Amino acid sequence: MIIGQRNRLQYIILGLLNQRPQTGYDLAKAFENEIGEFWQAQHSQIYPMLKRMETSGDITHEDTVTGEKLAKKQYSLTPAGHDKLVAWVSEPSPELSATKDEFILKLYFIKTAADPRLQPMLQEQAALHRAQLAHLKQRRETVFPDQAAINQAYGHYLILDHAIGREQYYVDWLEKFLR
Amino acid sequence: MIIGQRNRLQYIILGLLNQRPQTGYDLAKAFENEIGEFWQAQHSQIYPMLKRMETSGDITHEDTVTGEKLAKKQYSLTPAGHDKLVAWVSEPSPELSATKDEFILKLYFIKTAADPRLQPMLQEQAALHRAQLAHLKQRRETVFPDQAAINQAYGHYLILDHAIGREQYYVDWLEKFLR
DNA sequence: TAAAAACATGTAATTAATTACATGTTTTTC
DNA sequence: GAAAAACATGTAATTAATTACATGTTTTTA
Repeated sequence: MIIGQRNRLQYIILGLLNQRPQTGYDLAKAFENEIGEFWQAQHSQIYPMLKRMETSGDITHEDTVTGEKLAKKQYSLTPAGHDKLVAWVSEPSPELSATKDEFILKLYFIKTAADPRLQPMLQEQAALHRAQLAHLKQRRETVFPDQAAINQAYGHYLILDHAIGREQYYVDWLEKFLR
Repeated sequence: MIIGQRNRLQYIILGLLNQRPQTGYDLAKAFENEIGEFWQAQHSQIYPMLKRMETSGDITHEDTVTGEKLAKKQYSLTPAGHDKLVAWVSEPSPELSATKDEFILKLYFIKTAADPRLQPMLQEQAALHRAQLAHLKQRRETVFPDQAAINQAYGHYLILDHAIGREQYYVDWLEKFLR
C-alpha cells in the first residue's frame, strides 16, 4: 500500500504551527531543515494550503510588519485546528514509509559484481551520504548540546536521531560493497 | 534538493524491460514487489507511460494471446531505448533519496518522553516494521537460496539486501525507545 | 462447477507536487 | 554605499501520482 495522499501536508502544518505561530516562509524553511528528511513541500504548495486551512477554520493569521513595510502573516492554530492535530497524532499510522531512491534503482539494473560501473557509482553515493551524515551530526550537536535541550523538544530529537541512524546505515551499507 | 521528477519512471521501465520483455501488468507487479521498496507506480501510471515511450521510439510491443482470446502486449526495448537506459545508469545520481514517513512526522509533534501516546505509537510501528522485515527476509531466502542465484541477479540482491538492512535499522531504532 | 483470485488493459477525475514566473523588502557582507 | 543574500508572499503552468471507473479473460480453489 505504501502511502496515499489524504492531504497529510495540512496535518504537518498544523503540527508546526502548534509549536509556535509562524509565517509561510518559516514553514518552508522547516521543510528544508528539521522536517525535510521525512516530508517535502515547497513554498508554492504551502501558501495555497495555508489559505485553504484558514478557510476551513483550522488556522488564522495576524498581519505584522517588519521594518518599514514588509508585511508578514503569522499563522496560528484555532481550537478546531488543535483538535484536528490531536486526532491525527492519535490515530494509527498503518502505512509504511514511501521512499524514492533513484540510485538504488540504478543498482537494480547492474547485473554482476564485476560491472565496471558499480564501484564508481558506490563511491559517488558514499561521498554524498557521508556529507549528509556529517551535516546531520553537526546539526544534532548544535541543536541538542545537552540533555535539557533534548527534553525540551523530544520529538525533534527523535526524528533527528532517526535520520542520523538511517544515514549511518546507508553509508555502512555502501562501504560493505566498496573495494 | 532531494528529488525532482524528470520522468524517472521511464528509465525504471526501461531497466525492467531490459531484463526481459514484459507486459504492463508484469511491470505493475514489479513495482509492488522487488522495486516497490524504492519506487512506486500504479498501473494507471504505467500504461499511459508505455504508450508515450512507444511513441518516442524507446520501446515496442508484440501482441500475444493467452488461452482463447486474452490479448497481452509484450513490451521490449528498441536499440534507442537501450542506449537511453545505459546513459541513465552511467550518469551521476547527485540527489539524495526522498522519504515520506507519516509516523516519524507524528513523533516530531510529541513534546516529551513521558507523553502517554508515545509508547503505543512506537509499539504499533514496531509491529508493522517487524512484519515487513520478516517478509523481506523471507523473500531473500526464496529468491536467493545460494550464491549462484546472487551472481545471476546481483543488482536485485543488492537492493533487497539494502531494504532488509534499512528495515532492520528501523526496528532496532524503535526498540531503542520502547519500554 | 461455481466462485474467487489473479491476469490483463485501459481511461477519467482528482489531487499532489514541481518548476517557473513575478514582485518587493530587509539584512548582511564586501 | 552597492551588491548579494536572505526574508517574504504569492500565482501559473506543467507534470506526477492517486483513486476511481470500466471491462473482460484465465486460473485456481473450494
